[in-house]
Amino acid sequence: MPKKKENGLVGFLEIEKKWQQEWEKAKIFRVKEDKSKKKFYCLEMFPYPSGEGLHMGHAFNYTIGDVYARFKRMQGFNVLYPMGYDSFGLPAENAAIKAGIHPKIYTDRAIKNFIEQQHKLGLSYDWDRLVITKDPEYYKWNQFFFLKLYEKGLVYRKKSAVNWCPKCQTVLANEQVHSGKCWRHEDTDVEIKHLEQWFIKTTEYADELLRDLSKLNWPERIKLMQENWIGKSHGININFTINGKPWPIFTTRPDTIYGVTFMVISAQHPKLMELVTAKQKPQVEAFLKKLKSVSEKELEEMEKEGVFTGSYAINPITKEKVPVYIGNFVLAEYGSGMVMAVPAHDQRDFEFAKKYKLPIKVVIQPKDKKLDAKTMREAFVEEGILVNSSKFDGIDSKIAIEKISDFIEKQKLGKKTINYKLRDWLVSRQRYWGTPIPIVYCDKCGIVPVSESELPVLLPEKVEFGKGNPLATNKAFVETRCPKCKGKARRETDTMDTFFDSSWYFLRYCDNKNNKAPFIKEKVEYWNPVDVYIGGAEHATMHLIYARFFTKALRDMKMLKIDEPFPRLFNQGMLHGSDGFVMSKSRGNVVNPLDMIKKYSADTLRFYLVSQASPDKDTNWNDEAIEGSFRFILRVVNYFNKVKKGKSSAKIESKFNKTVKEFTDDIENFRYNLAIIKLRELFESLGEEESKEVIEGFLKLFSLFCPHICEELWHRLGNKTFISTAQWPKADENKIKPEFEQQDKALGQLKQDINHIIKIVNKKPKAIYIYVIPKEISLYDSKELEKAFSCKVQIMANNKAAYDPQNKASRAKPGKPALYIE
RNA sequence: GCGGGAGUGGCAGAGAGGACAAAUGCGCCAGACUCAGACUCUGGUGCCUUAGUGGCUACGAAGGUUCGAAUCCUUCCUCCCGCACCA
Repeated sequence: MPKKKENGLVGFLEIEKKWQQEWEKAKIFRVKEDKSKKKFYCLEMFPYPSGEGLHMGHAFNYTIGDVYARFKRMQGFNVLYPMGYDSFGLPAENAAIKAGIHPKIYTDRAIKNFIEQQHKLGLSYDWDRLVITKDPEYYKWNQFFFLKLYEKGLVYRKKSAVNWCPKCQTVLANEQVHSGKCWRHEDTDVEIKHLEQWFIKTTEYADELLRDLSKLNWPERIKLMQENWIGKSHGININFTINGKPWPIFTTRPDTIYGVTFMVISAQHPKLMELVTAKQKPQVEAFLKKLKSVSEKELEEMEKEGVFTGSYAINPITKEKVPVYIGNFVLAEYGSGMVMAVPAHDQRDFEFAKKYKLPIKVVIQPKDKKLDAKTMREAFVEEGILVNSSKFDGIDSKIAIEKISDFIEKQKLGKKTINYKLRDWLVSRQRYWGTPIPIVYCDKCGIVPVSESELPVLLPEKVEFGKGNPLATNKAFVETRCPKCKGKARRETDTMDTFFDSSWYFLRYCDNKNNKAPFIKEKVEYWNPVDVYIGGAEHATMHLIYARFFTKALRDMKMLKIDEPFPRLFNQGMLHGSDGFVMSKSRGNVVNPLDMIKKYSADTLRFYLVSQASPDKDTNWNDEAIEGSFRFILRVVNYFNKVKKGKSSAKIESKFNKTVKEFTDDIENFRYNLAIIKLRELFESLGEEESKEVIEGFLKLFSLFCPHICEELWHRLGNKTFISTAQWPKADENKIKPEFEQQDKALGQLKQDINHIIKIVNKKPKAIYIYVIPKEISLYDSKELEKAFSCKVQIMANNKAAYDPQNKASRAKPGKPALYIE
């Protein structure tokens, strides 16, 4: 790349390093709470520090955030812009084991590398507020919150059917299973295991989590994803009687109650065996055994299957006796874990009925045709008119839902209720690299929480990897005393899901060095909520739900005053390789940010990243476009080497102020790409001499994207302060004059026309004569044209004596002057 | 299957009822500079036609609303992303 060196690239890298050091030295990005200033909390989703270092997606994410932080800072806000590392977790543990080093060392190295690379990008973080989740100073407070939640009854331990990833060798939260696969292993089917695990009662807040979505300025699709994930549905619990005992079942379709021909209970239902008769036991056991050997994924694709329990249920409305089956398609965790089956009006029940030759009873007739149970090929699930439903016959099914529900409630046979798809958050993990759960098991006292004064429960460093959870085999860790009776006890060896760590880290930034409490109220209240949160969409139904839950729970413990942590969320787009595919090593389309910084400078990379497309859209890497970004920066530098400080024309003043106005608005709304276009256009119109206001103003706008070179140019202009903390230019609306734009347009059009003719006649013009209609004479400026074409230019209007050998003047039209070229 | 988003020039991507043959960048072409190249600068870049004109065809496809549509409506096609037996 020697050619780049000739253009001053070497200078670029030196300049960048110099200003990064100057910023650090002057600590200009350090902030304190200051009630006299308006605060702004700009936050990016903190990274998981992998050994691979920063990837382009990180660079993109942080550039978006840094531009915004710089913008708000220059606007006079007290800007909190912190960084931290989500440094616990399975990938580090696995990578460390593979590399034969301790996860702690592996992670420390990775973090050091990240910090260095982020410095190189010129990101304006307040590094004093660094938060590292794997440090005991941090995870101590995870344990603190765990105990608080436990005290509040929001943490419980329960045996249930849970998701198990055989590759991770641990259980997973519901949110971490994507289409039956582990979120970290796309090729690994999740298995169902029955284990006793720790859960957090996120469902306690299901309704509020759903309701408050409407308050949030988030991308619509993220809100929808959360809405679907929470999955609220209205229905009714109806009490069926089985073997003389009440068994409530949940349904959203009480209008079909007269069509129930059998019941299906989940194979995972904890009380399943109560229903199985001695006669049916062998068959049931065989069925359950078969189910156990299939993964959740296979289960999804499997045909509906079941087996008779031997028991019968009594329909409380019809008093009919229907058989109870066990089915593989009924979820134990949703509703009541058992369904009333209405094969005529539910596709799943229909398939099940067909397979086991169970009766089908039509109770809703469509308005346009007549159903016959014998000839039906699929369930009729739409609305219609009730039939075979005793006194409800003839009622519209939609109305019948209400009527029958009311009737059931009145008869005390059931109760209207609401159900959610959201399940409680399974937080325990059978792995080493995480926060130890601060619980002790005592033979006498049972489950005993570690007392707060004994926190943190330190994660032991000396452990043996390789055989399951290293904590479980670590005697020194496991063997302890009961906090209550002081007798022999065992420690909980499970660690917390790392999403626990990230559920409150944004609060810790506000008071990261506090060793008496997770944070003090005043600080957290000053900075929160986060004003803008920037990150990818992949956390829509994981981190973003957990953090919202955490915030609400802490609020109810009087530790916070806010209801929502992130009122405004910005999702950046995905950055793909130049081939359009996700960047991956195996595809060989990875572009490394550090390489690009070395080749073009950090300013260029930043500028390129946000100029390509709207930052919320997916884009492909483009090797040629970054060259273009680099060229533009070079042009700016060259211009600043030559420009004279003086006066700007009213025309430039107009353009400058208009640009400032629109640029500010674009940045505010994350339309960085459009802001850059306006900046380029302004730059193109700048002349050899411009006013201080215009020159410095331009530089300030530009500095959001290219802070290093702008800082350098700013100083070369004689400034002793930092441009990074300079005041944002204010647009003077009075100076914006639309006439100038008209002039520009007219002149541009005229230039094009002249060029066109020159091309046709194919010779250099000696003189250009322009005949305009009198009204428009002020639109055109001969000097500018003379400069552009380097020949004599004469502009005339209605001048009889004018030089016009070919009588062109008569062709002059409004907006279209006539021309004669010699 | 359900839900969401998107389809614009050689490419990336603006535009969201008139100022649109469509910003900006990249690419490409021509010219200037140069011994030459790179860099830089200037102009051009849908098709046909022309001393700056006029015409035609275009914004996934087909219809429709309107004096007027890339922009609004309907249907269809394609792609992307979520959820996926939630009773």
